[in-house]
Amino acid sequence: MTESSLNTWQAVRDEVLRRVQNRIWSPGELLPTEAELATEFGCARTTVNRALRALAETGLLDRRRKAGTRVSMNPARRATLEIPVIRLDVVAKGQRYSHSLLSRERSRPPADIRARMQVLRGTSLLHVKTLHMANGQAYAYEDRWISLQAVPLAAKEAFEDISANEWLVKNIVFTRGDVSFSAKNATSEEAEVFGTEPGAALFVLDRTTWRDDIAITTVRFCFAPGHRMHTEI
Amino acid sequence: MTESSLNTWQAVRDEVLRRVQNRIWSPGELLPTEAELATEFGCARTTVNRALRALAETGLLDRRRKAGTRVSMNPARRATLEIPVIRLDVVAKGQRYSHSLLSRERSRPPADIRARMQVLRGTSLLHVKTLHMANGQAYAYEDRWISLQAVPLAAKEAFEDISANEWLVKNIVFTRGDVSFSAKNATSEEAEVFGTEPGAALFVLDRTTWRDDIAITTVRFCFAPGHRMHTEI
DNA sequence: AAGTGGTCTAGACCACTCC
DNA sequence: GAGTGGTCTAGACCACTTA
Repeated sequence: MTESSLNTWQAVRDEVLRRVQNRIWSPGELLPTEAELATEFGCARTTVNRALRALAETGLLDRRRKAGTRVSMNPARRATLEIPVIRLDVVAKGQRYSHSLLSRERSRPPADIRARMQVLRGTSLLHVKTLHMANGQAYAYEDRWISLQAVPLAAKEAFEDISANEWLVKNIVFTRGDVSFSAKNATSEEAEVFGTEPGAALFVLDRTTWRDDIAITTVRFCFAPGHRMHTEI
Repeated sequence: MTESSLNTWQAVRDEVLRRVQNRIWSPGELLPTEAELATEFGCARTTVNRALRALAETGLLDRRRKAGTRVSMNPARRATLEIPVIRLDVVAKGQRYSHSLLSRERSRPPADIRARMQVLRGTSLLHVKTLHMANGQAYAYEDRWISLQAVPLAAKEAFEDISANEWLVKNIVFTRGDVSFSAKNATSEEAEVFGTEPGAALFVLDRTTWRDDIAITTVRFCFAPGHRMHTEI
């Protein structure tokens, strides 16, 4: 019985992962307690805790006080997704980024935007449309509404040198946001921008950000046909 | 000078978050060291470490040894995305789940699938098509290729009582996976399934999973028109 | 060379939850 | 009530990176 000592939390994590992958511990099965594992691995309980916590965060393990640690029945893993800053996205692909302001005006938003941002009927918002380009090709079409109540400074900003997207990232802090992804057929306006046929399938990102229950901005990005968002698990 | 003591790592995290949101610490700015913060907050350095680590994981802070901790210049936050198990997705919405096997056959995959799974020309794979339904309505269309070399047991499984999706989740462990999201226009086959017009924009999830560099399966889910994937940040 | 975060340890107490 | 994970502490050493 050689007790090879696992001194780092990463080593403990990898060993536990190996046992789960090799069905030494099967889905639904109860693992030994942290204290027992610490004894087996020859390390402090804190180290085991750190390792098991990391695995629980990825969805591989379920942990509850008193109930103990089990292998998740449905190891549907979680993936972390970077919410993109368009310019950085483009630059990361080694392409040249540029953008152009298509329109900028104060107006009253349609009902769906009002509902999403929870603003009163009759309130006017700043409406900004921007085209983002990679190597001169249309990359994403941004349609944004900004609350002037939440962001009075936006009224003075032209959004020509710096896009509304980046200006807000740099100048405004938000406390929470909703993000959703979907697909839609290109309108004729969008089709023209992307040089495609109306009806082409576009990948869409909608995001609304809040500061303490005050909506700051809501934005829709339509990406060029064929756009893919990638991640690993 | 009352030194209100922050005893928990969550309290420290919230206080640091507050200072970043209130521009007490601005993007790019260097924070005090862990030791200094521990003194100020009246807690152990370990506690500060835990708090700052959590904030760094969300992308709000950048930390490097010797260089110290800075507020991220681009606090483009990370969102964790649950990779869906279709049945659980449907059930979570309070709808009745069912599925039907559309086809199941061994055949040689087209070139793009071969490339994606890195299998040799001439290899035959198991090709399974499944329709997932919510309250009897088409919810997602699954087109899957399974490596019989990696998963010999799949050859004996009919995938009628249990969908290929769930059978694989329960029976196979994978060590890594690629996931990508995109949009595509419905083919006539897909349009018929969803009761829509050909060309309708569909939200698509492609996933390939691996066990130690052996491809297990690659799958494409096309979701019904209007489908949204949602997350918070 | 030196400063910073990364981590381990041993012990302790607490919070939650199951029985 | 009792067992389990959650967390805090104080101290220590180490790894990495920048000045």
